[in-house]
Amino acid sequence: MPELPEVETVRRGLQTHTVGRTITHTLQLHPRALNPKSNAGLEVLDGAKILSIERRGKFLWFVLDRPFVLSAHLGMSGQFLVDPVDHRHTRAILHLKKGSKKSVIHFNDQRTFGWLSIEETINQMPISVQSIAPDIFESSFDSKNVARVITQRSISIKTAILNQNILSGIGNIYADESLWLAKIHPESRTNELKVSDVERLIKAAQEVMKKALEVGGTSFDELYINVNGESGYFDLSLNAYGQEGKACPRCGTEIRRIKFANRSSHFCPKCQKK
DNA sequence: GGAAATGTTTACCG
DNA sequence: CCGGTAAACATTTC
Repeated sequence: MPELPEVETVRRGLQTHTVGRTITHTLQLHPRALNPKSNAGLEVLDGAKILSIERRGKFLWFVLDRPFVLSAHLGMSGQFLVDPVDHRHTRAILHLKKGSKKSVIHFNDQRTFGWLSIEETINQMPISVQSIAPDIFESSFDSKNVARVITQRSISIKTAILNQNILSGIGNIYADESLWLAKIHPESRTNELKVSDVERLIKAAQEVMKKALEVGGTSFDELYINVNGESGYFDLSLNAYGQEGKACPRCGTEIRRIKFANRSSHFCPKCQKK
């Protein structure tokens, strides 16, 4: 469920509530909470101090005073919650302390597509993030070059922007919203688009995600909430995603939904021509 | 009961 | 190798 704005909202929450604290002990409550590729079980975290929380695209990791990191992916329904009251779907628990102050972080995940992993890093990036391209908010993100790479492929533009190895952070909601804003049909062939069209699309994605981040991301239900259990409000600003049958806010034509690449795509058939 | 849900990976086919 | 499609993972909701 969570895309870049939601994961960044979670990162900020974790930054506030966990940095400078020490993990006293952990509890793994579900076998799928740990990535099968993890170097070790969560018990190696005992005694580790949390130095910072980093993110690339939809991947998060805790930097520790250890030669390894705790990395995490929220999948479709993963959450980190600080001192939660509700323990449903809790898959793992980190017990923290700072002096005499104690707190707990729950990793909750209804659908269990998310995971935690103990990993080494190369150039400050966990192994699982090595093949993930810079996300659209990183200073190393080169919009023009990415646009050029995309036009050199012959795939549909939506497939291209969802590919985390080309650029990262965009998921199904923001892909549809960005394509709507840039007036590009999701099935447009990348080799038939101009580099400037793709650059405009990337700019649209940056704009949409920046606005979403400002209001705490997109929540449709309790499946996405921040570390304090609060929803984001960007669902109120959606123009295309989930708007099938409603009027396009730009031209009034009914928004259509098509199945595409195994997922739903929402677009305005008048504004977004192939 | 069927369909769908904010993700990623893998298998299979042309 | 490239690209498209479907399925797999698991759970819940409409």
